[in-house]
Amino acid sequence: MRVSRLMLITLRDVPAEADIISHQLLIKGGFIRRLTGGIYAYMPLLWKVLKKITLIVEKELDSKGCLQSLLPQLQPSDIWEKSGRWKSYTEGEGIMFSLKDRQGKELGLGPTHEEVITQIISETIHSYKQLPINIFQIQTKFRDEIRPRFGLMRSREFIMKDGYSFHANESDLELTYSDMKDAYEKIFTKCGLDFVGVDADSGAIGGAASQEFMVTAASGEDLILKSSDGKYGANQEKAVSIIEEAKLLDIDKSYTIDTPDQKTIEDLCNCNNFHPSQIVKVLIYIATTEDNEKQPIIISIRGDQEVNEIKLSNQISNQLNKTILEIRPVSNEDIKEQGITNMPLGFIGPDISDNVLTKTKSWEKKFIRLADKSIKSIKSFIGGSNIKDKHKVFINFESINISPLICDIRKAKAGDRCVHDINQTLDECRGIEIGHIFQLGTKYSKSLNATFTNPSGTEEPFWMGCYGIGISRLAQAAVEQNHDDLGIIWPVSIAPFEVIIIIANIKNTSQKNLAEAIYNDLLKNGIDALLDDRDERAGLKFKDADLIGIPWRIVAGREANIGVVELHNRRTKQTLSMDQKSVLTKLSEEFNSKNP
RNA sequence: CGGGGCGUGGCGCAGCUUGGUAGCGCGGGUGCUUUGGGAGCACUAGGUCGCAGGUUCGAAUCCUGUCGCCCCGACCA
Repeated sequence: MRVSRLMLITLRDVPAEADIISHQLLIKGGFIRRLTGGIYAYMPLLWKVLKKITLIVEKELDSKGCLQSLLPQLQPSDIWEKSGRWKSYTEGEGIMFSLKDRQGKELGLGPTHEEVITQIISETIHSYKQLPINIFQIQTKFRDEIRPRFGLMRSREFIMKDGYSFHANESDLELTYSDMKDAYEKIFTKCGLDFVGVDADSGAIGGAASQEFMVTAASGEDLILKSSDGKYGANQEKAVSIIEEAKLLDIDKSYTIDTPDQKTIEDLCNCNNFHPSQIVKVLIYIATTEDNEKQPIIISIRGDQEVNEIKLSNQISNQLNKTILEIRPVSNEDIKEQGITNMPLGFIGPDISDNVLTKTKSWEKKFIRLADKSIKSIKSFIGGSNIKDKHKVFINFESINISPLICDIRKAKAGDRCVHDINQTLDECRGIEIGHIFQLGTKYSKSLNATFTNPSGTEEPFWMGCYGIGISRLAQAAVEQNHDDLGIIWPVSIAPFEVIIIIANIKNTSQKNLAEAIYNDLLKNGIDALLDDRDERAGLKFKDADLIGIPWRIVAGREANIGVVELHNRRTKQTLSMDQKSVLTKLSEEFNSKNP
């Protein structure tokens, strides 16, 4: 390709909308153009990157025996209603774009394809003899994100590889799951990324084991906790840890303390000389379920700890056996709206009675009562008294006449000790999620009634796994991890071009002829070369080449008349002078050793 | 959904307080000069000031509404 025909539009000033470096560089280098919020055009340069990533993915998956297909993006609501996801995906924080056709039939624009593939497999596969099947597609997905941002990182239309596997039993699913983990590690390594695999929450998709692949980057949206020995890593949404011992109180009689205006743990400690671990923090949440019930929840947790709302939501969902559309702390406005008179936020005790709910307008009349494991080890503690401006000393949890369900709803954090080795502590770093693998089990096959006949002749639901890679996000994550002051430094394997040849002065015929000759040499040898044949000053061409991040640069310049060019490495910044033949030899060696 | 900010030529911005001829830099075009790190000079094209209403002799500027975009939050009492 010649730059004169490449539609290369680089910008000197970056539009104000971009605020992370990778987003800025992609716009500045002319890789993407925004059409509207969270919706981008992939320009020719980026499309080449995406195709290279795609090829790496396809090659690895093919070697694992995966099948490729292309599934419909427009999907009927009925299969989503069967799986129980239509409401939660279209209402509340719903992420699915939905529409009606002219007959009034409801359709959704696919954010993911479990329903479609399960439906199709159930219609086509009937016997254990046809299993396992592992099928994937690479195509555009649509998600109506609450807040699209960071360019391709969180956009409303994006390219994703999603794969689904079907098995006759759980152990076969586990085999494929670890096969996919292996494939993913190879894929991300080949793409030249620094990444880490971590335990993850399965979220709305549901299921048993799940692992995320994170590209480490300061701008990442996810917080990762990992042990220094590398044996444990998890998304904070999922992470578990061991907390410091509480500073035990030793009081054997209960009494009330005046705590005027001391609504926070911090206030309480400062004014009364308590340690946060001696306080039991009581939080009231309201959960909205799929059938629009408003369920109040009361949570007790040690005062120095925080609630993990993901764990909380999962716990409630399991307990009610319903999908949770929303879960949030109760506000003073809620209390007014519901007509509650005796719920003084900031002074609530774990023993607050269900009676406070009797007059609520739209809430359930009984709390779900939960307590985090962290309260187990404490004896006497400070807590709210359910009276404004007063707290109370409780002798122990058992003395209160309620028994909350004890579970893990605590947020693990950096500095906590590790579960697998008490001598290790958790460190935190940020990451960009670029891949996620799940063992779904039989959740979807059961709800969609997708079954096969097993060896003993009975029908049974398929065991399923699902496996995603954010292709367009991966491209931007690579930029976030590979750049310098001058621009992008693409890893060779996914660079839009492998080599750029710059003719310093297009009017100089010996420069032009030598560059053209080398260009043809490279193309003939299968090297993806770009020739900058524009009638521009050399300086501008250097700036552009650096900005768009081509790994190798050849310059036909001052010494072209004696057949010598410069070979420059974008990453190491090393420059060598050599003749036409040596350039070809050197680059052929480089690319052969990288792509055996 | 809540809070904040911004919409002025392709991009980055000024002008708005105090209403009166729409400006600057980059980018585009032409010419000359220049030619190894985003060149110089000259000329030139390009704008319903997001949109709709209102106030006024007169609105980019003031008022109302609306649309779009960006940022923060939606987290602990």
